[in-house]
Amino acid sequence: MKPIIQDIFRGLTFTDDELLQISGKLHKTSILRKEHLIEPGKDVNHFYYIHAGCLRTYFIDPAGKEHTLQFAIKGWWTSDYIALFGKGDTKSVAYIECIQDATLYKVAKSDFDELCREIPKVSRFHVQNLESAFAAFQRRILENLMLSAKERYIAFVQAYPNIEQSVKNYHIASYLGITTESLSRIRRNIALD
Amino acid sequence: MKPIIQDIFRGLTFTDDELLQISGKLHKTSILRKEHLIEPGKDVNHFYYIHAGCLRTYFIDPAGKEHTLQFAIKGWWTSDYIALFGKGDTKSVAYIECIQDATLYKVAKSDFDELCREIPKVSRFHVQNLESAFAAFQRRILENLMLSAKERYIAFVQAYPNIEQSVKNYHIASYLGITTESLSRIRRNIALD
DNA sequence: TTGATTTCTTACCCTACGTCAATTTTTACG
DNA sequence: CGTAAAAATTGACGTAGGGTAAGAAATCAA
Repeated sequence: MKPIIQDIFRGLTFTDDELLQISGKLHKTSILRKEHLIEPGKDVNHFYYIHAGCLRTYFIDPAGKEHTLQFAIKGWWTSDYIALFGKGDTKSVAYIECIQDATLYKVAKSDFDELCREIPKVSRFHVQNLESAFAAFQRRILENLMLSAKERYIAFVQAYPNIEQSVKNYHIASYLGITTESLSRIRRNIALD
Repeated sequence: MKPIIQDIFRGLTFTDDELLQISGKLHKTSILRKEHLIEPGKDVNHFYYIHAGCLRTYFIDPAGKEHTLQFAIKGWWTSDYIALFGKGDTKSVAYIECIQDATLYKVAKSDFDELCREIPKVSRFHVQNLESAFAAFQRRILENLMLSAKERYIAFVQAYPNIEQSVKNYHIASYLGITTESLSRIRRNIALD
């Protein structure tokens, strides 16, 4: 378990006692392509750390259209944060789908909060991550405001360089906020430079 | 100073000693309409708590167009979080403009981090706020993906019910990612229901 | 391998929103 | 106040991206 913990909390070093505390709260799971980790209406109480594989978080709007909020790859965390961090109840409103066979380590939010209280450096680690995420979200919102669909696609490919293999075209389109057809046109347009 | 601290950290109660620690790090400022709190290139080291008034954070893209990232009103914090929380240096890339005469309380990020270390409940308060913001950002990204300009405008008016007086129409347009002209047409369209 | 299913591309037309320019309305200020 | 400046509206027209439908290509399953 130790190597995984050090993988998860990169940059931190723990005493044997702390390692024990943490590993008691960390549970290995795996999930296969096309299976769903989370679906609307289900209770959400965990964070999931991705040790291998790839998942995507998406929503379905009243018109039945999918909207991809994020892809999560090796080394990232995922969950339905709207349910987990939001004020309301903890019922999910999102789908989290496995798009490449994955190995996950899950921690209950309540267990994680406990770890934060018991081990201050875990708390600081969490704050640090939340702050980075905060900046990253602002950048994404700006990117959506400032860039055209073509520019956003180019930015996406740069941000997730090796994801294109595992991800369907329509996943990317729904992440960028356009249709597959438009994405197809954009790709052709880029190709003939 | 005590009433302001209790206003800022709603829900927490502090000992006299803690109040002293906090008030030593909190500095009152005020700013007038049309002045800028932050401009690109300036160093950003503080959070600003808004006790009264209204500010907006915006960016100017290479084409010279403004994009409003957020409005900050009484009871909110503001800063250039991309600079303050991002990995890179602390030079601002944003403008923060006062759009209604404001009274602010500022804290240096380094002082705030110190408070978090010294007073655990402040740290928990911060984590709680970051987590809510995290969920809120996801909701905003989704809203941008799912809703039409008209629907986003309606959502905006509901989210900031009494802001319309102080905010220019083109501020709202640049927040919604549309032009003033489009916003004008949307408003007319809504009027004749 | 081959047929079936899923995904991607292309073509056609349509719509929401952008651009430009003129006009009216509102706000600021001497 | 009245005038200038700023903001909002309107109209004519352009364009990015959407909707639909059909075919091509890739992937899967047996």
